[in-house]
Amino acid sequence: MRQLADELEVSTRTLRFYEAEGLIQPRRVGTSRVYTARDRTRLRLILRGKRFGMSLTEIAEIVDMYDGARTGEKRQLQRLLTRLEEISGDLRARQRDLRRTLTEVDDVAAQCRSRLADLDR
Amino acid sequence: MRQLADELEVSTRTLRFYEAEGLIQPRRVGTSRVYTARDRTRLRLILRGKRFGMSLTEIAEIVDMYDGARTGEKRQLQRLLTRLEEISGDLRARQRDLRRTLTEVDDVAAQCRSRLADLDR
DNA sequence: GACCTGCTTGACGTTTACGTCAACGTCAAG
DNA sequence: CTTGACGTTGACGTAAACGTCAAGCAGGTC
Repeated sequence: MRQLADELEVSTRTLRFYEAEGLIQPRRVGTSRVYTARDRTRLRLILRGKRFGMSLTEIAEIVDMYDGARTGEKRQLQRLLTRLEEISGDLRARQRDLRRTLTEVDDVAAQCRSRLADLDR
Repeated sequence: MRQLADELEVSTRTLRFYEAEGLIQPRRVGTSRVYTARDRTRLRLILRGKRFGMSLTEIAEIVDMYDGARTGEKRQLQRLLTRLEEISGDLRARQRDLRRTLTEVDDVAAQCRSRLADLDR
């Protein structure tokens, strides 16, 4: 656990918290946890999602779909697909917001540089 | 206040909270608040930043730089510029994370569609 | 001038995502 | 066999970002 925590740069508390929330399900060997490849994959997806502002519940919904897309039957696949398209749209909206902010930040930096150049004469 | 809140689709409580945090500084006419163009601009930047996971303190730092980039003197402009480049890098990292997640979501959707097509035969 | 609507300032409550501490088990090293 | 590092559950604490009351003022209307 310590090892995985260090590897992913999170606390052991975080790992336990995610487990309690049902995001990961490590096997038990005796009393201690053994993290499967699936857990590690899901963890990476979770941490990545968090970095641009997704909540754990949003992330949980998405990572669960990775499984559902293989196992589901027709009616469920259709609901899944609809939801996935909503999520995709939402992510694209966030992408626009991020891009605009980034552009502005870079613009301000450019102003800074130009003012600095002015002051150097 | 009500009007601006509805316009931006936030609660009046949110506006007061941002004011208490020093993010906006509406003028007072008698007892009630009058929001300047500057406030509105800052609010739009704030709300946009929130959508991809920036904290209010991070956002505050950035929006304050918009002013600093004009008024500052040399030494301060240099510090500003360094910080802006850090922020820019951070935002680009978030952009990568977002893009990867979006790609995967779209991939899962594609799998869904292909499985649905299979089931339709 | 009573009434309604919206504004005001507190102050406490809530959710999310953990941090932190207690109190105990376990297992390899010396 | 004891020490020390790591593991376990449980419970309470905390920061951020508001929500949700309460209680009172202000100003336009009928």
